Amino acid sequence: MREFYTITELTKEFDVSTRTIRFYEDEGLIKPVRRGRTRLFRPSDRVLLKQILRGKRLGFSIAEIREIIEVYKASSGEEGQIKLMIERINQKRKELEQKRQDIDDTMREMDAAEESCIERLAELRVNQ
Amino acid sequence: MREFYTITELTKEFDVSTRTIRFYEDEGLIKPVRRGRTRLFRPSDRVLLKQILRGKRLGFSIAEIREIIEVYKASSGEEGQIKLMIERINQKRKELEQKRQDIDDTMREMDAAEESCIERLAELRVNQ
DNA sequence: TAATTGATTTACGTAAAAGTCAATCAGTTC
DNA sequence: GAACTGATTGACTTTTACGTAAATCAATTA
Repeated sequence: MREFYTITELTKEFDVSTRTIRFYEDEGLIKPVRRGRTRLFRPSDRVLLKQILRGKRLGFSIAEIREIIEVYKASSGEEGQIKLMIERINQKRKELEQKRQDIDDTMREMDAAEESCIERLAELRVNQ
Repeated sequence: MREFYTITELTKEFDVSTRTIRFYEDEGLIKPVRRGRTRLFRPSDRVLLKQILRGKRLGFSIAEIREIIEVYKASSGEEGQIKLMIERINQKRKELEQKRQDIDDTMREMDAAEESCIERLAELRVNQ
């Protein structure tokens, strides 16, 4: 595994702008190291970016993505903290299950739409 | 089935503001009928609203939701049109499959996060 | 009929998530 | 060493999806 990635390498790999990546850094989601002023992204930063973009595709806001990322890494602390974290994990799971249901419903409507398109095509051929 | 719903009935059922519903009308996504100036929403408008909100939960923009809704209802036109529509349906399916993959990945990370929380709890109990 | 309630219209405001632009800097290639 | 390339910083701008407030209207109730 490579030690570092430059910002442009990441913009190309994930098809985002440098502005976007720097925005995520400003938001505290990524913390690349520096050589002088230029940012050097470690593999862990790259993974984080991937997780952020995944969250974005699912329609989560930056604040929600921040929460999710915190959930990923937090398994330390005392009993109360841990139990609270498990609560939050279950909450996120519910949101994800809702999204999964929404996808299933939308998929079904797509199926119906395609079917009536195909029927319409058959009609057109008959009446030709 | 009821013939009409008022705007406030819908705001309560779906937990959105009147502003939001009127905004969707401005955007041409819903077209309630009128009695005088007041809007009357038919069951089909209600279904549309449900579809819009479903799209929103999945992170689709208004423009994308508009596309999806157009896909749902368009199965008329000539052969070229229909074939193009089937293309668009398949495109949307790909997007939905990506989202489904994103959900699965996130779920897996949630599972891992929960597991390490549970391990941590066990540790705490041993060291007590 | 005065007041209340619910809905509408119009217009300005706003938060989030970047886009865009200009100035600057650091390294290196001709 | 002049010019070019890539990256950075900071400030201002834009788009999307509504929020909010004020004025208006219509129907109902006191």
